[in-house]
Amino acid sequence: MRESEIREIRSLAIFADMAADAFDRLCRGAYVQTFPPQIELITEGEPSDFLHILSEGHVEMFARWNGRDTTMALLRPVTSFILAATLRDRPYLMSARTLEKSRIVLLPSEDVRAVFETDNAFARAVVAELACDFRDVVKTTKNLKLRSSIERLANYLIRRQTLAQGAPSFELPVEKRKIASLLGMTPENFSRALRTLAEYGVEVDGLTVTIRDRGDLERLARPTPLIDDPAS
Amino acid sequence: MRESEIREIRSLAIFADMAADAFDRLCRGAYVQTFPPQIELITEGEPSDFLHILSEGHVEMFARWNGRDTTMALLRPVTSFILAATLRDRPYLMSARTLEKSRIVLLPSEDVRAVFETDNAFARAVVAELACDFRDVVKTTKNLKLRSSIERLANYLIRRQTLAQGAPSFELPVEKRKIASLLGMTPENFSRALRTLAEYGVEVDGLTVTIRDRGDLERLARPTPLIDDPAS
DNA sequence: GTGATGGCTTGATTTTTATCAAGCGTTTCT
DNA sequence: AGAAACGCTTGATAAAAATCAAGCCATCAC
Repeated sequence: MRESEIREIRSLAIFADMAADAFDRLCRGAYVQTFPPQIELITEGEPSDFLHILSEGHVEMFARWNGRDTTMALLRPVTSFILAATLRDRPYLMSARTLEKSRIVLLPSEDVRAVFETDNAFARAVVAELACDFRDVVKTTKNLKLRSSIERLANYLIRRQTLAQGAPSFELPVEKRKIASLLGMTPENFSRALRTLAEYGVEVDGLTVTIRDRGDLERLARPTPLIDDPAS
Repeated sequence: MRESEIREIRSLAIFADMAADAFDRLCRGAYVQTFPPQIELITEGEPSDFLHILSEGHVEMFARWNGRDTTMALLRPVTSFILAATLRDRPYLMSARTLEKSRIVLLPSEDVRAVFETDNAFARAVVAELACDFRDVVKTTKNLKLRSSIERLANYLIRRQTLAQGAPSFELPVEKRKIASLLGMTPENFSRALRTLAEYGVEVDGLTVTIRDRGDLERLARPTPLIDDPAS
């Protein structure tokens, strides 16, 4: 691993407070790999041999069933993923693929579990991480069950604008089809939903979205921190 | 708390391995209350003052947004609930109500967090619990995004049959309208979906369901442990 | 440049799901 | 017992979402 990478990983919340020797042990077993775009990094159902950390690039988590597939999450550096599977030593529930050329740090799951057993700070940090992850997925479920697709889209755009520090114009992070799948809709429906949102002051040009009047859009979207605030 | 209750709670995975004095500390601050049916125990958005443990009875977790509401989970003793909110000291994401007269143990969240900081066995047990919870919700999301309502129902019935040790006849655990909501469908649709499943050998009389040919139903349902096995 | 590819959009259509309305059978309450 | 309430079902209808098909446009390979 590069020195900068070690610092980067160390600064992740789950590793920040652990003992130096425990962290070293994890790093010793770690290896780093750069993958081209569109590589399937992990496949659901397979044993979880590594805790993955996205160091550079862009990764999509997705799931398949019966010939259908759906985007579950889009990850940006620096994040760990599939922590729960690693800790429980259970098969992956989701698959992952690179969207861009990506640098991935792989920590053998056995090492992670061993360090987890000995380092108390790490164990506690893992709890914080998992609790956040859990609450995120609960929010996702509420979003899916309580809202129509247009409402989900409207709230997605509002969240994106917030991430862009409230700027009226911002870029969608990936192709529209991926966002559609993330929101649980088809590309065709996504396209039509965007047109419908024009009535609420949403303008779209390619991947650039402009929200003319956030208040207007919010009257439709009715965002709530209990679904839409990732930090809550 | 009753002696039997203390033993009961102690046997929960998250408390089983913790130090005796830590467990005592939790119990000292605990109090127990019996609630009649249809009482709203917690309300989403409120601060999470207590970790709840269902000792007897039946509890529904649900969520509301914009005048709609949906059943998120049905709990049977003995289970803790809203662990993530307690640990993170964040507002509840879900509400809870009793469905029957229920006995609830309430552990002050501050005590839980304090013990969590000092007792390492407890911290590790919490990780195991949260990791399972997280994976459960991920499965729920996959279920919602990848399957139609009839497919969800078919898989639900198969899971119920498995819980009944594979008996061809078994009882639904609650009113049909709740199950409909849990599966993300309306009562009307639920009713129609059950009729459709008659073609696959499903007979219904009140809350009693009989599956004539599980193989037949499975050809429609296509269950997979990566969505349907709660233990996986 | 040219052709192929792939994402996006649009229109037409079908399927799925929700809504509205009414009736049935139980249970509950007085 | 009778009335009221409630859950379930059913039919009719409407809305939401998916599918199918085609065309547009930008990107990319050759």
